[in-house]
Amino acid sequence: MAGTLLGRINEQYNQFSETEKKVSTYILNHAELIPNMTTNELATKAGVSEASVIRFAKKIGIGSFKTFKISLAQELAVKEDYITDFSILQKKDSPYEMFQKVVHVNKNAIESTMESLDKKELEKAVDTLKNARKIVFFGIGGSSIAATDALNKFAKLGFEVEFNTDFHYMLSRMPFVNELDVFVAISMSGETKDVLELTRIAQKKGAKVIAITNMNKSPLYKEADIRLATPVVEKDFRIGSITSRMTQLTIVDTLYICIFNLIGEKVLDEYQEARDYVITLRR
Amino acid sequence: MAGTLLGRINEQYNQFSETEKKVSTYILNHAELIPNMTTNELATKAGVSEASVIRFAKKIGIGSFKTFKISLAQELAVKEDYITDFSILQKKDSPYEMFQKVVHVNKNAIESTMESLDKKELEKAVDTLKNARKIVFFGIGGSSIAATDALNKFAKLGFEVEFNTDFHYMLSRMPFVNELDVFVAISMSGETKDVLELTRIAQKKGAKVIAITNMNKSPLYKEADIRLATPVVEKDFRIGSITSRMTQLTIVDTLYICIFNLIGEKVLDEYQEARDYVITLRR
DNA sequence: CTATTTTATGAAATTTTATTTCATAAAAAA
DNA sequence: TTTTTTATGAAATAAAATTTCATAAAATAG
Repeated sequence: MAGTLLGRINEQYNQFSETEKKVSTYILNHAELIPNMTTNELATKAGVSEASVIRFAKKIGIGSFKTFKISLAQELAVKEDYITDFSILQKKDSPYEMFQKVVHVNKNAIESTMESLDKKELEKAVDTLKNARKIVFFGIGGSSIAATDALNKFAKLGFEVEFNTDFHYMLSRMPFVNELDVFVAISMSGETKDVLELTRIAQKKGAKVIAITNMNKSPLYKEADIRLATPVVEKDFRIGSITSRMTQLTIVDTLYICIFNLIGEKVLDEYQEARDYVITLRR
Repeated sequence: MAGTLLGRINEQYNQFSETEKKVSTYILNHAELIPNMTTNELATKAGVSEASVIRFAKKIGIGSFKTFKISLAQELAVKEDYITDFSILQKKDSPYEMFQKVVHVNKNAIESTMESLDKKELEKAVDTLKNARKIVFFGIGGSSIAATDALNKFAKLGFEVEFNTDFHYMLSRMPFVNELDVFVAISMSGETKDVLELTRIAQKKGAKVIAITNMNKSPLYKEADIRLATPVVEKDFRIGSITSRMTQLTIVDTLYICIFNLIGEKVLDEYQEARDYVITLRR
């Protein structure tokens, strides 16, 4: 029941406010009606305001009420419960069985990015990046993978880019950031101290901050100008999150392809030239 | 196919007017995108008016476009029917559409790793890594991402590990590799010169070579002792492979979790201690 | 305790999306 | 031909989702 929408609502029930409890009670009791209801109808039935209905969807990690309805419809259409119980990774099975589970878990993680990512925020991000003079990425630990990937991709598109896993090096580069630049902060928890510090400095220097982070009330999520939310999936305190990289990379891929489509053509020819040149060198 | 929405559209196709055919063609080709589209978006894509989209929903016996979207979402949740047309990434669509496609493509790539990876080779790899004195990873370009991730993960498990994107640095380290060690070569094409050279040196020094590479007749695939094959998916010469990272990472995840399960427990306690210590430092 | 800030909420305003209406042009029938 | 019917898109309208703003309650600081 862990990875399902209804399961998640059920689990978090005790942490909800009174208003949120009203909404979730109605949803849990009348799940199959929700996909065809409007915010107004649900608000009335649950005895709350429409705004609270919208807020509830976001609270449980879904970008919009519309998406919530679609996701719920899909969930209810499949009878069997999803195997999104990530504890399966802890069992000691054969390598091939483990492999199948990893495939499953990773696919699921990517799929649920559809629920967390907000359409408008994505559009804002693409628009902001397109016009950036310089793009500074930062992420440590597992998130450094996505930061590195982003660095490579945007470098290839001809942007002035910057990223190093060393916090102090990055710190030394922040004085040269200005309001024409974009700072992309990547952190699953949104609470990593180093990431937050650089984010605040970037903002003070007038740069736009795009956060790729879990949808929650973390400082990073709150403080960012543009929020690209990753889904809150498993976080096994023993194994560590293996899926957050996948969701972060999916968002990086999207940004790359979008910008590529906007400015790609001319950059491409130059890139192709460079590649051809390398090939002749190697001969 | 009969009772389904898509089936019905398909059956009635010949009785449709020109405008209706346009709408149904788009729907049949991009069914999974419809639930998150607006009338306006679909109208634009199909090259018809919004009114015609609404009329189309009614034509096939659905009360409203909203209901149509919900029904379609439910229908698609049940059946597994994948699009493997990766050229979709080239079209210039809106950011959110691109995002949906990226999600789709990445999910598919991971899924098809199931077809390429050989059970016995995986078992051999796990067995070999388990007993390694030192593990040397190498990958450049896009494959450096997976190499870095592997480095981090196996370092966390207490292995002696090595990886640097700099070929010459790696070259300088190869004299210290011996028959107790494992060299993990990561390359999509299996033809990258630098990777091949290091692979050959490693083999000459008596190390076991594990290749994470596309399943084809590349030199790397042929020469490796153990082959962990990634699926041959899209390779757009313009955009570059966005999916190979996903498949490579899935394999790295698998190796990590397998080894973790074999030797994990004792390492964990030590790791937890280190984490706790960091937390006290930060306070 | 009191003042200040933060948080949660609903009402109202705004934006987005779906649907209907109406005018027009093409096809069919008289 | 002329009239009628039909199909369609543009524009208008209605409905729904989302954001903004004001306010009251709760938490925190002084």
